[in-house]
Amino acid sequence: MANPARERAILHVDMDAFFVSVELRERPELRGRQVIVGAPEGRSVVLSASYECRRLGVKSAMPMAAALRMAPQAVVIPPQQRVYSAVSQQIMAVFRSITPTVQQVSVDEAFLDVTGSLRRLGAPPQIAQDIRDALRRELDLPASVGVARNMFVAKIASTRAKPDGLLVVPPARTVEFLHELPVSALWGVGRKTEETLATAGLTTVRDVAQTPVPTLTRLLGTAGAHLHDLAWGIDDRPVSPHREEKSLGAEETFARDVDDPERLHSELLRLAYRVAERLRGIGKNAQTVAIKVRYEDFRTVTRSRTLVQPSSSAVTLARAATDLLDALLRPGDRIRLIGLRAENLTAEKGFQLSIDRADANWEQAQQAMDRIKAKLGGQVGPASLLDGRRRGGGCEGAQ
DNA sequence: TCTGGGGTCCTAATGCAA
DNA sequence: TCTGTTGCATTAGGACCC
Repeated sequence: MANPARERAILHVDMDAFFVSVELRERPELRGRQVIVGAPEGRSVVLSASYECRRLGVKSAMPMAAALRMAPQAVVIPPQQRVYSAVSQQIMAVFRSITPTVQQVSVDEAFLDVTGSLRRLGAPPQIAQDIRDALRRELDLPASVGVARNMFVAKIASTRAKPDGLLVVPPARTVEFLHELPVSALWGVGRKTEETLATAGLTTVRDVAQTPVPTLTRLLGTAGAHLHDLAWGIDDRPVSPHREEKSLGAEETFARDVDDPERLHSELLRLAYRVAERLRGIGKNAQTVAIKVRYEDFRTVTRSRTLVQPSSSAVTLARAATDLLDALLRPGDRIRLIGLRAENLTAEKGFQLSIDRADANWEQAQQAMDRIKAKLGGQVGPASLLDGRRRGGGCEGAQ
């Protein structure tokens, strides 16, 4: 043990069955019942399940149909993403009242580095319990917290603490704690990697720790060395509060497979509007536009194109996306999902080198729509998207 | 079982330029 | 001028996370 004063104190806070817990605040009569949040119909999956359901084998991301076979009594609640986002902001505010060093990982979890708050707020387990109490008291929501010397171990600890628990892994006990776990506990080990490791006879974190790095590298590439570090509890990544968005996208799975190109074009235009609005909201432009197409057999392909100049114009994004789609589609293709993603985001405004007045006018029109939407709320957009039977894809009505 | 939607990161192939 | 090397950017796909 080198210098205990240097030891960091990292917390990982993870809300328990977050979407379900939020819904239960409005509907307390459902407490203790089997509850699933997810679209009740169509090709949906479970977004969140109450622990009463989980006991029956229901898990997040499981197809809804399969979940309901396991838990036929379950009450299914359609998701309200806006509500969850708003609650998420309140949760993060609670964290930031403890320390400014908060790294949000998703709507319902974050890492906190409380190393600098120890003298003011007490020992890490005390801070962790205070946070759990505050979330309960102020937001009526249960959370689990892991406390450790780095992010990776804290994350595992919070998982093991669930539900509604607190687990502290003292630095001296880190290795012992990790080595009992299955390889799948390691961050970055999913189904495929787990299989690969299993074929080499490696099923526990201890197995990975005791395997020479070159062997792991042969199996997994550069991830091998990283995994070896994790297996020994080594993870020096700092908790970083500010992360820049690298890409931003939207996608849609159709209730039924679609083979009509017009319909696909109009869907791309709709997605482009959503993505472009969000881009402008964060003051960024996309240098690259990518589409994602999933066929009826679940085969998924992506195509991307670099724009002549970065843009946050829906029409520009849609035009590139439509070109990519048209180059890809073959007659008779049946499409299950279509997506549009903005990549290589840049902050700077591209020079208006082109003399395409239509583009410039559209840009202004969209910014005006943003302002109206911000002021009045509700639906604002091109008539082509409000009318169900429109033709898609183009830049109709540019003036 | 029949598989959402939002992302990040890594790798490999390819083409181009120095 | 030709050839080989290197490095970078672009593109596509895949694994993974919540």
